[in-house]
Amino acid sequence: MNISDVASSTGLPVKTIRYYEDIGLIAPARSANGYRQFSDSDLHKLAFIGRARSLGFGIDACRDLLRLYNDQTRASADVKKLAQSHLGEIDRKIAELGQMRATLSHLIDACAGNDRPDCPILADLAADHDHA
Amino acid sequence: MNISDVASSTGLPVKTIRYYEDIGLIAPARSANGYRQFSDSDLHKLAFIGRARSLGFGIDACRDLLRLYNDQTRASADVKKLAQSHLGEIDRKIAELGQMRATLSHLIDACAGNDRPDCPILADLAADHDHA
DNA sequence: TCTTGACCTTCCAGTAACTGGAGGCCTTAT
DNA sequence: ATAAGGCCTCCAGTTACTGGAAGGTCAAGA
Repeated sequence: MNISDVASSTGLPVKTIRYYEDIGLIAPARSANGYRQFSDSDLHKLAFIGRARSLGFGIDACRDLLRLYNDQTRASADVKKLAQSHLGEIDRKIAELGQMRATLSHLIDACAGNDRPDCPILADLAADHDHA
Repeated sequence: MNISDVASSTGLPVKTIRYYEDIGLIAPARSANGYRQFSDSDLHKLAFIGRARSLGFGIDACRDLLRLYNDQTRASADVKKLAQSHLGEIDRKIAELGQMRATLSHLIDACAGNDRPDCPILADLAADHDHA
């Protein structure tokens, strides 16, 4: 299987697949002409990584997840711990974005959005929010 | 005012302030010894940028906001448009994270988290999620 | 006066995870 | 034979900083 076939069947861009090889996530064979030859196992690995990435796991976490997946003696507790830690990160980000959203949408509501210059959004940015 | 004073009064790291000068957001004067000398106007600008950044605006948006702030003939509509576009981005991110959160927390709930190897989280990652 | 420590400076490299593009083989069809 | 399209590698750029090295400056104390 050539790289573009793998790309279309995993949904990952060709460039990304090459990148994953670069950083050692996969190690596809090469045929005589230098083209990468992907096995079913490579394909499966890439799909696994793609799914993990789509859940927001970082590359290092993907590495850990792959390792756990291939380790028949793993404890599900280890996987769960990893996932919980990631969930915590997600919750932190959601909270931060939610805070931004609240403030911003408040300011937007207060802004007339006409051709006059006075604007509560700029006023807020310019106001003293005291870091001292 | 030297850089560390500005840092403590804006809450921005010294490194970040230097970086903001590098990319042309500010242009503090220099004294004879080469030290940056920050005016009240520099300070105010940095506080403005810091606040905008804390609301999630990117550097380029900060540039635009500063420009609008300094333009007495601005229309508040332009500011509002910028803010709304940013709010849209935030909403997109929140939605994406919320989706991740839902899937992930579902999988975590289903995982025993004991010393046995079977794990619904890994099973999901390995399952066919079909991109073809 | 000397020294010590806290400032300040610049420049270089690294972070996360790709993405775009240049330059150049390889293959397949016409 | 040639043209299109797929493949290759390598380099640079993205975002917004952050860490560290090497070295100049300044104020206070012995």
